[in-house]
Amino acid sequence: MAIPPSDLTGAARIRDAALRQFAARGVAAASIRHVAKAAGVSPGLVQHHFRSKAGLRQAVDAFVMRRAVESFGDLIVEGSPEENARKLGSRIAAFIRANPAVFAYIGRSLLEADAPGRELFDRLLLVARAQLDRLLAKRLLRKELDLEWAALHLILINVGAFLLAPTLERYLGTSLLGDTGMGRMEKATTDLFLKGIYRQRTRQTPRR
Amino acid sequence: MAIPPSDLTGAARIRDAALRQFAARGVAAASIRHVAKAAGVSPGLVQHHFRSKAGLRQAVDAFVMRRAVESFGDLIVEGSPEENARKLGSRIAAFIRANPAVFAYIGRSLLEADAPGRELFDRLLLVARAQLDRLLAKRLLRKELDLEWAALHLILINVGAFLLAPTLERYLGTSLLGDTGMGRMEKATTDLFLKGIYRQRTRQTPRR
DNA sequence: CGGGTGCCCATACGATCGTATAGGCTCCGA
DNA sequence: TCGGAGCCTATACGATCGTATGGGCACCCG
Repeated sequence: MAIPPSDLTGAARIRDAALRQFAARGVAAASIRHVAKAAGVSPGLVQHHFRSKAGLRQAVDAFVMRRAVESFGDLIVEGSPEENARKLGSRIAAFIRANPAVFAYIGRSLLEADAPGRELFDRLLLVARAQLDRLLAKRLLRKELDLEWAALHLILINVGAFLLAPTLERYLGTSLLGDTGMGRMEKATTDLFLKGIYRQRTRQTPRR
Repeated sequence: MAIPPSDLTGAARIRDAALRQFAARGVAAASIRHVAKAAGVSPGLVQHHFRSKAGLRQAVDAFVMRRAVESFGDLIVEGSPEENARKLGSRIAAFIRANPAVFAYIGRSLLEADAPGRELFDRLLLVARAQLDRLLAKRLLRKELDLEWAALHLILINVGAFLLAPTLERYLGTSLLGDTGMGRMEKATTDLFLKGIYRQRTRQTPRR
């Protein structure tokens, strides 16, 4: 990240530019010519390094996957539910802040349910499910919880928020990526998973 | 809905086909020729009725807005939190089931943060905020709840689920729109807003 | 010193996009 | 009856897409 773009190889500059263009416009709308111009190279060089647009996308997918795995491959669970929810939240928030384009691209890929998008989704799901399974083993989850949908909710809220970032920022009035914006989202999301949105009244079903 | 497509006027058939194509492929990727073929008319007729692609999109937007307003304009809140969450959930589920293409299009529009997408988002937000405000007036919400983010969570989960429907269905193994699939999603989402995902232990802060 | 290998650019081709234009067909009122 | 209005089709034009091809330049190894 501290490496200036001009120090990167042509292929790397193209890959980074493609990631940003794909994330911002969508894969279909981002042409090879756009990517080349953003990378400061000729369109022909894109073909030289990646053969075709599909090849370019494969390279971007591999890069994204690598980033995701190295960022979420070592999640550990211990401590109270509150603590865990907060930890998971800040972990995701930190990743988003460090790799905004990568994260936006993930959201786009999920939308287009083609092969690369499906693989990305499967990997995300693996991470979410592993996290939930660890929580389950520690008996920290509601026992009637729908585990599959809980994993989907995790993905939907976190991926969705960033997918709709431009729209959300207009509404919230602050940047989602800034310290205040990200902190607020993190707290709200953690609280949702922790307590829902409703007032806690006397337990409707007495504890057995 | 009971009206066969051949009974609709050409303009209406084109508008419906455009809605479906826009929702399925995205606005940019759905060409006028695709829409015309899906509607069973010539590409020229699309121009005749709607002048340009932007005009066609305006017509689709107006149609979607009309459907949304007439479906959610009259939400009322009364009863327990559980009852309200369930009611809101089934209301959204019913709308999705009755207008799957309309709902998918809403999700797409939110992604592309252009003018029509922003207006759609604003309207959705109005509905969500009104619902939350009514719950607030009845003192049914957690008092430290971040109201703005709660509205966003409502939109994110419900819109996002359907946006990613093809991917989700592959994971869940059942159709999202079917009775079982929709019922399960509705229950999981309602429970999330009601109780979060964690086990309810002794209240960390005794009730004042 | 000479030739090949890797990085890079310029140009061209066919397909598809949005849009403009002109021409038919049907039906209704003067 | 006949002429215009409304619905619909057919064709054409310029722009942009993905891709194929060939040439230029630097550097290294024999």
